[in-house]
Parts: sequence; structure tokens; C-alpha cells
Amino acid sequence: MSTRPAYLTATLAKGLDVLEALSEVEETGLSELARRLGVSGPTLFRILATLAARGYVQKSAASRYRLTLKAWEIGAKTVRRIRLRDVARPFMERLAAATGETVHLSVMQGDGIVIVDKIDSPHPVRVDTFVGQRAPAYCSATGKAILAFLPSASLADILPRSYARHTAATIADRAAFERELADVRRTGWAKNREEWRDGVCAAAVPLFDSSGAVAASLSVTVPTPRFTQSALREKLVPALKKTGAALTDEFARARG
Amino acid sequence: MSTRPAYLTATLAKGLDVLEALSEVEETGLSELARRLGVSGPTLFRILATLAARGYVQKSAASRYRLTLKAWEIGAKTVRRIRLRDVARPFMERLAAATGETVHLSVMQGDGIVIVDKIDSPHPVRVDTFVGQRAPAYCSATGKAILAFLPSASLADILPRSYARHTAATIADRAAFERELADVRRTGWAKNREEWRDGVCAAAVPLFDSSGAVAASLSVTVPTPRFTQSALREKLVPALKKTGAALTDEFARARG
DNA sequence: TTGCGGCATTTCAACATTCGAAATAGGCTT
DNA sequence: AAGCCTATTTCGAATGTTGAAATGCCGCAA
Repeated sequence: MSTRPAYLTATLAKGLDVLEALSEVEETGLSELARRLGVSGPTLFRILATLAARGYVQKSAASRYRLTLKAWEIGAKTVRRIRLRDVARPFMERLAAATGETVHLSVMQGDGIVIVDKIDSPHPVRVDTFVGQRAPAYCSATGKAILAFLPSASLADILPRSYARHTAATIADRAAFERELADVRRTGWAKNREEWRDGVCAAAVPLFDSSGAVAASLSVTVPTPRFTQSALREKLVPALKKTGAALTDEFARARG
Repeated sequence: MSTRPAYLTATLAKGLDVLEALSEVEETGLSELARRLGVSGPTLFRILATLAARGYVQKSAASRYRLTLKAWEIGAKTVRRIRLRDVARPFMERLAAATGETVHLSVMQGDGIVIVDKIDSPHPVRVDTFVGQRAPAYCSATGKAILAFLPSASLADILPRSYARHTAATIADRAAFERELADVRRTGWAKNREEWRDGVCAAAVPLFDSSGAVAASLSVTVPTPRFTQSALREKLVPALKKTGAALTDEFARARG
């Protein structure tokens, strides 16, 4: 291609493509993957050989390829640097006990949020989520709780130019979203009523660091049938606000 | 260099070097990192630009670089495929309650083990570990529990050619290690008495899948003062064996 | 057993990409 | 204002990457 910026290394990008593609499947063969990525056999062969030599990929005797946990190990060292995680654990447990619902701790990453810790609801009907999962910020309670309290300078970079529709309830334009954020600022908590995935609702509060900047978000994720006005009013929102405030206090204290 | 195998892509390898180097530090500048890795400024600049464009690295206004959670997200999708993890959770909780010690679920990866889930001991004196942490297989209880039950074909690839000494107690030669594995096979559980880190002991049992192959290991990690003969005999080993057997049963059942 | 078809691997010469020296730009300190 | 350090851009040289084609390997069908 002629318009590719000259300051990017194409070979590395291709390697990352492979890593990402492999993360989507359990296992794959060389030519299948080559077809999917649109690279030639020999090229992919070399990339896979390199990734395997470095321990990112495992090659079976039958030349089937799968990811190892190497990327995860690297990431684990990164997550561990999020101090809030350790501080938050007991508060999350308290919130889980008080609500009986799945509790998430999430941070902003790029234009989405990533779940960095969770406690599962004991309820047999619960939402399937996992630590490490990403969601678009603009259609998750967690994302809104954070976005609403970001300085407008940072916000500008993050606000989606296109509000892709994921469900019937997805907020699909800028004006409506601005109104939503204003609501969050006014009430102190954010909600998501099936805006990303059908059947999945959530409520979230922001968490602040000692400088007063929003650092993360604490949320409860609930199947629609249990996400009633009365549950919110009497249980979820009070518990969230109380735990969120206590955690923000503790976090500010923990680092002086 | 002249002796580099021609079927590896050097540029990708360099990018992985950068990823790995960044995982070791909170944050770094370009030239500092270039010095450490022995690459030229412009080269590193391009690599970092590529990694940033792909979302693996974040570049601050002051041109400081740090990893994002992207690698972790990719890894999370990989870990999620380890079915045993979900099945094991309640058993781990039971074991944690029965022993009051930190419980780990670990799998083999390359020549080491990686902790894929854990429950912290409530005890104020406890060992600092984290999910995603790696340890050499030959000097961890977990590793020995798995190695002891691996088919000898796989074992040959994994057994270290050099038994690097980490502490005074590290098993440092092949013969002694073979004896150790024989012991594990005979007794059904493995121990580690400060062989990797001073002050850290552990006991572990293997977990098997429905085909009877060793799939993972369940362990308790304990500070040396609490790792007494009587604690082992009366509490740790019985609880481990009981939970391990029950979990292996359940796991076999879960997949037919 | 042979032959066919699909996949993986290796070879190799053409070529695009990456390389680093050097020049430029931007900060911060003295 | 001068000096120093780091980040970024430029650009020609050369190195690394590329894919077509050849080869090897395996399983399957005849």
C-alpha cells in the first residue's frame, strides 16, 4: 500500500494480527489462519515459528496452533500495578453480600472499559462475564460512570464518533448521550438497561483517587428481570453509593 | 548475526522484546528503553508507535510509555478456555476454608507453572503471589505434582537441563529430582520447602482429566513457620487429598 | 500398493521494509 | 542564551521479508 505511514513496522503489526486472531479460536491450522488473515503461507509460517520460539504460541505435533498463557502473564504484571484492585476486594465482597448480584471493578482502556476484578452472584440466573472482558464505554453503566467524571479534555478523545447500535436500547446519538452523562453527574450513579447486550442491565458508581480524578468504577450487573425500580431504589443504588464512597475514602487514605 | 535461523522474523521478535521489557516496569522513556534493549532510537520509536497504534502501549504527552491491558485481554480469552477453572472454584473455596491458607490452581506452561486462580489466606502473615505468576516447575510443589504424573515422553522435553539454584534448598541435580518425583508418585502429593523463595513452602496434589491425564495442580502455599509436620499431617495434606480427589471426580463428570 | 489432494515446510531471488546516522525539533537547566 | 538530553523525522543503504514454486508429508480412495 502507498498510504501506510512509514513510521509503523508492518511485520510487527502482522504478528499482532496473528496473536489477536488466535485469541478468538481454540486452535487452528496454518492455512486456515492464513486464509483468514490474508497472508501467504510462508509468511504466516515464519510468524508462528517466531511466536512459538518466544513462547506465545504452542505448536502441536500435528501442526495445530494455539495461544499459550504468555500474553496473559505479561498482562498480569500490568494489572498488578492497579493498586485499587487490592484495596477494592473487601469492599466488593461487602457489596456482593449486600446485593446478591455480580460485582465488577472496571477501568477505562482506550474507548472501552475492561473488567479487572469480579465477584460472581450466587444466584443461579446470572450474567456471563469474565475478568479481562471489554465493553464499549458508551453503552455500559461502568463506562458512563467513568466518562461522566472525566475532564472534558480527555473526554473528547474517547467519545465515540459513531454510536454503533448493539441492541434496541443502545443510545445512538451524541445529544442523548450528553444528556445521559449529565444525569449521571447529577445522581452520582449510572445505569445500563440492555444497551449493550439483551437481558443484561447494570448500575455503577465512579471511584476516585486521592487527587479527585476518576480512577475506576464499581458496578453490579443484573439480569433484566431482577433490575426493577424497587430493587434499584431499595437495594442496589444505596449499596453501590455507600460502598463506592467508602472505597473512594479508603483508596485516598491508602496512598496519602 | 549470521547464525540466526532464517525462518524467524526479527522485527516481530524485537516487538515482543519491547512488550516484555515494558511489562517489567511501570513506565519508561524511549532512550532508556532503547539502551536497555540495545536497539537504536528510531527503531524503537517505530516499534512503540506500532504497539501504540494497536493499543498495546500507551504514550503519554511527555512521551513516556507504559503497557495497556490489551495483552491481558487477549490472555483472558485464552485462560477462559481452561474449563477446569470454573469447576475448581468451589473446591478451592472449600480447601481455603478447611486450611486457612492461600490456595492456588496452576497449570503447566512450557517449563514452568502458571497460577491461573487463587484464594488468599485470611491470615495476616501470608505469601505474596498473584494470578498470572510463573514459577519454575522443578522447584515448586505445584510443578512437581504435575511433572510426577506426566507421561515420560512429555517429561523429557520439560525437565530442566540445568537445575538453577534459587535458594539453599533448591534441588540441584537430576538424580535427586528423579527421587523426588518418585516420592510424589508414591505418596500422591508434592511439597516445596523454600526451594524457590526463602520463607515460602507449599504442598500440592495433581488434578486429572477424564482421560486420566494430569491437567493441573491444586496447592496450598504457606509461610515456613506454619509449614510444620503436624500441620501437614493433620490438616494440609488430608484436606488437599480429599479436595483434589473430589475435584478430579467432578471434573471427569463435567465433561463426560 | 499407488496416486491424488491437501497441508506444512523449505528454498531462493526480487524487492519492499527496516535500518541507523545525521539532522531537526523540543524541553529543561544553568 | 548556551548547553544538554531526549524525542522525532529524514533518507539512502542494506537487510530482512516476501511469495512462487519446489519439496516433503500424511491420509484417503481406488
